[in-house]
Amino acid sequence: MENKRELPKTYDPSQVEDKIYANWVDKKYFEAEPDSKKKPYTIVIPPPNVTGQLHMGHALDETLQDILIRYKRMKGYAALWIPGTDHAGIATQIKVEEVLRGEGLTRYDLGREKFLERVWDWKHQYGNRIINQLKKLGSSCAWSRERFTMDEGCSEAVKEVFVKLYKKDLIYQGHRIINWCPHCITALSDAEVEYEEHEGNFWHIKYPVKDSDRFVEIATTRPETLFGDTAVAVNPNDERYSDLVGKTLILPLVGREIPVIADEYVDLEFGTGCVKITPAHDPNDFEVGLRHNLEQIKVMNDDATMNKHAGKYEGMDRYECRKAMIEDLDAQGLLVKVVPHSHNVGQCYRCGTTVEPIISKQWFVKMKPLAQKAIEVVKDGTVKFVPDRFSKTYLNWMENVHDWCISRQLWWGHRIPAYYCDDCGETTVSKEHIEKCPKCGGAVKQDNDVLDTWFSSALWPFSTLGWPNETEDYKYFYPTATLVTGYDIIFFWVARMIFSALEQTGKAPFEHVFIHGIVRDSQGRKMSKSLGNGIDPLEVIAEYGADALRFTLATGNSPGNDMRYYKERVEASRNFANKIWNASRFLMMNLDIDSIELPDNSELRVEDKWILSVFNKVAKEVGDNIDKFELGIAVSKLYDFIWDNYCDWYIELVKPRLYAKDGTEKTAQKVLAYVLANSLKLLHPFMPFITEEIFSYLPTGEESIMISKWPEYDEALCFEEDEKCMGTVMEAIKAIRNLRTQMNVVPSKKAKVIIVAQDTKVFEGTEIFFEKLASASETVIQSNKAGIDENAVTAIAPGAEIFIPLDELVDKEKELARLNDEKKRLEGEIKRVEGKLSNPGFVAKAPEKVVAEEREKGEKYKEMLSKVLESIEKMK
RNA sequence: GGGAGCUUAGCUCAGCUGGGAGAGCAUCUGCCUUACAAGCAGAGGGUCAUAGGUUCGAGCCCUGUAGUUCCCACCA
Repeated sequence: MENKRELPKTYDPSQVEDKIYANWVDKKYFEAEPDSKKKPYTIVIPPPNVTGQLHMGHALDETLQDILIRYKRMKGYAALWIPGTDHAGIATQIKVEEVLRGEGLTRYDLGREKFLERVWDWKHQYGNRIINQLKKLGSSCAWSRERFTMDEGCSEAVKEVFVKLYKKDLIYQGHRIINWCPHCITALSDAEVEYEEHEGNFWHIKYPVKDSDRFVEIATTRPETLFGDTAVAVNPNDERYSDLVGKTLILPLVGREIPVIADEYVDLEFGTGCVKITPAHDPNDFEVGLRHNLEQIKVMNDDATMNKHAGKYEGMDRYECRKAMIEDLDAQGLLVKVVPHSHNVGQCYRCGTTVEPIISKQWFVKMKPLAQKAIEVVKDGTVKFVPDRFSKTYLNWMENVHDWCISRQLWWGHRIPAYYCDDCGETTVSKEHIEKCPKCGGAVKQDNDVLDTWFSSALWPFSTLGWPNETEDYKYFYPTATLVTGYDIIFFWVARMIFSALEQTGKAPFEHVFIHGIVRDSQGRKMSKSLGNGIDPLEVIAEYGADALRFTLATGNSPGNDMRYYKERVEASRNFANKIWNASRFLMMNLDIDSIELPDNSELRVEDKWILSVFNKVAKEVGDNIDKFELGIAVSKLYDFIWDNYCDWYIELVKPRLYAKDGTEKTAQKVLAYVLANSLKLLHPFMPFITEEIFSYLPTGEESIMISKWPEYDEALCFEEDEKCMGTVMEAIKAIRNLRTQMNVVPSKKAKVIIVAQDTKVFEGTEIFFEKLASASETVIQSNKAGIDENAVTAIAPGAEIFIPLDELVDKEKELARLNDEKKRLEGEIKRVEGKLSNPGFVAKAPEKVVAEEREKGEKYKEMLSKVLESIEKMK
């Protein structure tokens, strides 16, 4: 046969994946263009860090996106998945600085310009690494549209947005308490601080009252900020201290005089009732300071060493200083006590260094006006979180959001487009680079700082489509359809995209936010470098194939929930791939048709109609599940269908026809091929490589499964009657197998089977199934028990009673025990059903269909029970 | 201090709008049946955390409790 190509004995993913992927790229299947005849479906990738390496989190994220985009593409959408990378300000800068350190250099040695050259070099060297890794997964991104958050277009969008927000007074510069990372030497936003419970202390310190022998006792967790104290506050209603308000205290160690003030902020119940006020180092104190017009004294340098305000402690690290000053206070008798106290300490999310709340001049985005609309679109369902509970997380954050600190004291990033005039002091914010002050014509200097990386990420859904220009792409593909990401970046990214998009484009950036969890290790721990428990997806792909990894990540996982990764799971997935491969190999060995078309209904036998009917339902359900983002459910239905129904039953059922060549073999081949080809299509979004590879062997006449049409539900393939009949036959076969196993009869021992059924038509023509699948030497179908050997053992199946003369082989006691078990089981079932049916409420209120089903079951069980009882009687 | 999730077989987890408890792995038994031993055919194993409630009917809905995980929050 010409078209009979034999599949290799085993499937080796590593041999075919790259080849297939290259072909897809070559044929431009991933690309999409505006097309008025199609509906758009757009996903933007959460851009991985440009210098990052693929980890399991990416693998999960990309897999889910690829499933959706491939599905929609097959459904006929103009499906566009925009790829790209993020410049990742701090992360990347840290990395390059580490390299420099190896050369004994710092970024200051190089200077800004030279340093940035080095970072760009680094980007060019490693930027493609993660992209190539994404390709290994099979990601069908439109690579011709790959973007970078610092490319020209994105930078353009960033400047546009900055200027617009500044002009609307939604971006401002201010002296405020911000989170400062002394290691990264930059300000951070609130979102970039991670709080962790630390065992610390309350140091109780005495502040002497001037011209008196009295003391005021305060407690602090950060004694080194003492040098910045400009007051001690008490509650105005605190009688203990009312006489002290307005008095002066002597700040220990430095001798500076500070006032005692009264402020509602102080909690009467907490601690000593006296609070040291350090406006430059604590957000609450900052507010108190403003109310009382207190001086703001910053006591630390940018690297968290103490400055001149710390007196003799100047130059010490903050913790060194803490230790030294506590010793000194103790020596002076001013340390009252040290009380262990566990409290939350903020840490930099990039380097883990404890952040210092510190006063600083930074740029901020005014959030309240922006948040308003962002809250509305989620409340009114314009943007839907999947699963829905995350909308609560989102709303809670958005409703309590603080202004966003967007300036970073880094070099790698979008430089803030603000210019300061040396002469007149004017600040000019401008999209175009300027040299001269528009007000006085004096020389200007651009702001040294760059923007938070997330500022540019926030524009990603539209900056990647050409915005601020009204391009065809933007008009057609925007807003995007679905955003797929982990719950860990809802605040960092999702929230900011939503308010940015609403403000800039007037539209929500996407319709659905499909949230997934974290991939943990086999013990449920987060994968991390420090634990060394990370699993490299590339190694998994090399060993088991990308399909197996994807299948693993898509299965047994529900939206928003974490999952564990362990080897046995991928092995199971690999086994599934292998199963499909072998089934296909079997098919190809028995196929001599040159196109895949279903035969006329009149040619179809009951088993053919059965598999087609079941397949048809599965096709519908899988599509419905994907539409509802229930990918795990969808894929497990496919698994069950392919493995159970198709491989274990249908293939076995038609083998006799294929081998006998009795004239019906072509029909079987056509059905086999039709169901396989279409099952592969359903499976393709989940396992793109193996489905494509097998598809290429099938005589489909199509060039690629990737661009084939998604199988839709087809009314013509509903064969309810046949499905039922086949079900009865299968039950009978299972009953026989079960009985034989329990009787310890080896498969090689064939025995005659007599099927007694009221409706013999159901079993007509199915004799061969019993011979092949139930070790029958001969199958007799009759409507009564005439001529059955008295000693035959009996299997009871719904709709049939089966007799097998296994006389000499059977252990009577065992058989009796088996029948008694069966009796007990049936009695239990009958009791349950009767309980329901005798309940007047059930009969009256339950849907008719449910009641009818129960009645039917009851009768079926009763009939089976009576047969079991008969058999028991006979054995006695 | 708020908020959310989880608790189902030995292990890891599914269970979609409430209608006879599922999968994978592990265990036990029997099979090298010409697609597949990475397989086939069987089996065992669960008071669905707990106490109430709603309902004809609850793993699923409501309330309380316990354990556990996570997120948010400027109490020094």
